Amino acid sequence: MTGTAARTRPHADETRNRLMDAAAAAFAERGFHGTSTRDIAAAAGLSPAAVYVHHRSKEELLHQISLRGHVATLELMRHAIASTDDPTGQLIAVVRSFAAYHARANTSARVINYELAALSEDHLAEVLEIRRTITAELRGVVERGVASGAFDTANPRLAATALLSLGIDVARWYREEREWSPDDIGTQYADLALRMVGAQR
Amino acid sequence: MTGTAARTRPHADETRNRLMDAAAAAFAERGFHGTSTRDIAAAAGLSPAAVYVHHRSKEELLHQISLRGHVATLELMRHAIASTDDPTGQLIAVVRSFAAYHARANTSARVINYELAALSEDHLAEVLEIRRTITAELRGVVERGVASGAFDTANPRLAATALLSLGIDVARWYREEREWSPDDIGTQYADLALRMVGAQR
DNA sequence: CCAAACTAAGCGTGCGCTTAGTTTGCGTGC
DNA sequence: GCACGCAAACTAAGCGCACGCTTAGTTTGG
Repeated sequence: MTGTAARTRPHADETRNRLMDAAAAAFAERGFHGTSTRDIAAAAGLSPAAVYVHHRSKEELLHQISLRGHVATLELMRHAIASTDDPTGQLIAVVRSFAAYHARANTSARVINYELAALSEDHLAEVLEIRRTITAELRGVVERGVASGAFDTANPRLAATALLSLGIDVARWYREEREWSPDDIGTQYADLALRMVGAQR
Repeated sequence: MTGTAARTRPHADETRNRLMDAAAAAFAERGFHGTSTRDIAAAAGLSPAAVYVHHRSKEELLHQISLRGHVATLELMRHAIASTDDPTGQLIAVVRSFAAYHARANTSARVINYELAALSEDHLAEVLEIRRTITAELRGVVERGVASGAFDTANPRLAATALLSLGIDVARWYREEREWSPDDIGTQYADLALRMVGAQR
């Protein structure tokens, strides 16, 4: 009796993940409604029916991708904030990792940010709750910076919205072969962020 | 002989536009592939077949919406730049009008920016050419500002990309009922833009 | 009167998903 | 160390439906 998790065969998890990766790539390229379950199965090297061995529905596949991505993003952000007590350092860490993540993981980030409308009502509500938390974390950094005098901005809420927006949109325009690496973007976006919030130097 | 344009009956143009508006609203909400031609016809108060009286295909409808929007955006940007010779003034005017436009016309702007993948190869190429021109116009403003000493930024190309990105993403997050009007966003985004490029005060 | 505007009906196709199986490979008894 | 039982992994076939679009007409209005 080693618990239920030990029951699944090794091969099943690998195939499950292969299907999720194939689905994420397809959703990123052609959108949820532009992708068929046959497309996903073929990309994973399986028959159309195999999708339903591992996942309840096409929407559930999207939900899993979306949920994983949102949880990872929130953890990334909290990890960055926890790295220091200084609001300026927190802003640098948050924007750097957030922007770099949206470049590096631009495929799944596009699904996460642009396919929300294809989620079921319940799944959307679940994901929106995480998004609100992500927004609140970033807002907190900006507001603490303003309160401590480290930042100077007339509208901290709008500044936080713009910072989040700037990071998310990286997933839309970033292409691997172009002039900047994810880390370049992270570093330079952190500089832009300091300017946007009026960080004292 | 007053030309071919005078041949169409008044009612036809109105219905044509009504179909385009219905299509733009539907594409913005559910995406191109998530919208059926029956949806579009019903939203315009017509039978499914009526779509094909006025438009060759669903893709052509998207192409018209996309083309109109891109041309309008380019004109908006050129008009803003032509309003003054001063790079700082040009940046303020461009960012203000670009951001406000993406808030005000967020429905069609979402279609324009997030449904590119659904265009045919030829239509996509046509639209991407306009997008390159829009990027070049904004880049020009930033580069002239740096050259004249009005702006101070280590990477003008990335700064221009970020400014464009910030404006476009307004269409994703903006909702009418929220705390800022399109003009509020335009004004405050212009301030952020000046900070981002290191405008001298 | 007659072309333009519009519709009822429906064609062929590809969709999400299910059913009814076959194949695979690990755990067990000997 | 090997045959075997049997659940898990996977597939071939196909169901019912909604899709984009067409055809063959009817209605409308200058």
